[in-house]
Amino acid sequence: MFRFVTMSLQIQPLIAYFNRIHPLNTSEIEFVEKAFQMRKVKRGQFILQEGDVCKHNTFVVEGCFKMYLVDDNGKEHNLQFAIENWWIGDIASFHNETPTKLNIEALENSSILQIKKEEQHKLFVDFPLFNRIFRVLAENAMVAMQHRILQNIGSTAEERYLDFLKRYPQLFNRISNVQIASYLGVTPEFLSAIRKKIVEA
Amino acid sequence: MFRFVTMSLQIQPLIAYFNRIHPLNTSEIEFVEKAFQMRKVKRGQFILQEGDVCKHNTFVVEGCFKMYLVDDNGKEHNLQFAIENWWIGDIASFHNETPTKLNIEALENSSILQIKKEEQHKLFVDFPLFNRIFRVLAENAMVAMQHRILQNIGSTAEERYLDFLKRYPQLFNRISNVQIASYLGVTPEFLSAIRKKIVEA
DNA sequence: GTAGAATCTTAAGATATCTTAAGGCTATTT
DNA sequence: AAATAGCCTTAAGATATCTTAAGATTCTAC
Repeated sequence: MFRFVTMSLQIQPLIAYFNRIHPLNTSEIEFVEKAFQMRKVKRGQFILQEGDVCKHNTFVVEGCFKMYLVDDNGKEHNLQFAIENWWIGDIASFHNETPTKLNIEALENSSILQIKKEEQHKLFVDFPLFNRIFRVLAENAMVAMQHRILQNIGSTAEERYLDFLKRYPQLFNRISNVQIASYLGVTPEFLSAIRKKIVEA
Repeated sequence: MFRFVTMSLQIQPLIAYFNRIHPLNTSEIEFVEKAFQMRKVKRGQFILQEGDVCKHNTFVVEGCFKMYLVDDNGKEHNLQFAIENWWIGDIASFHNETPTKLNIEALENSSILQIKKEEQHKLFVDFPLFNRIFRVLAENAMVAMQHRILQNIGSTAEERYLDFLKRYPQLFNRISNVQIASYLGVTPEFLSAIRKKIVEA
């Protein structure tokens, strides 16, 4: 009983998250509790580094991460942030078991739940509902990415920044402007100029 | 028998496509044949226009489409192209039954296979395998979009153009430079300058 | 609580990209 | 075969964004 309670507490945010998409039955909950591992990560630590194969799909229980590419000039480009109730991982590396070009670093001390490829595969085979849940997640992610692509090809940096503030109010007072600039695809200096212009307007 | 053969011919590219991801059994094939409608579309015609609700998920059997947004200044921004064996549709509008902001227009005379939301829902409920197949498709699309986002935030227009040529050799001699420029997020004039520079180098 | 590191800002000059306008070149269409 | 429309290119001037460098501020580690 004690054991059940402690596991339940750690895994609870993830169960709640799944339930919001589609209610789980007892055996599904049980498997999720077994398949996901809780892990604590300190600010500055990496859970994925360029050259690694991405072994886990990661759900953020608490904290904040950035996933980024380092280009040939050594510059970082943020592909994604993740805070509470977001997923993070290099999908391509995870599925094809190929070395990743991405890095995932904790921006705060964080707690995560991770599942390995084999366990996730079991999840899909033994509990078909999760195919549906993860399809929905993938589709939601696609919609968000389509929006970002349209912003990138059709909007100025200022418009992109304002859109970011509107879409992610939980993020902009939690993440440094250097990181936001990298996400938007501008230099920190130029973002600073944009912010000045907005304040003065 | 005659009826079987004609349906089979029309639907065959889609069955082959699904089989490449995961082999279908007889009842799955039968349902796909019933659920998808073949349709011919002439160059210049729209299968989705801003303000519509996206009623179909569309598989391209033959031909070429662009999906684009018209911004406040009346300028078009190409979010996606689709040729043979690609899917196209506004996922958000399709799922939430909300009016789309996107347009999908045939760039060539085309043949498509379309499925309605209710039928696709049946597909997922009655034939769980399709949850898996569409999850894989969604994940592949996500990887492609992630690549494009990284290109957009971290590369020059010239690098993006060269990458486009490498990634989509089937497209660049089939689609006008005006359309490619819109996809890359540059003006046709600037793409022309880029092309000149590449040729001269 | 101080030193070092990271962040944010400012500004000047450089580069990338856009706007506008014009002209020549294909393709359809009539 | 002419006509229209769409496509591609060129070029000049305008604007957006980057680079570099420096100084001021805030955070973090010892």
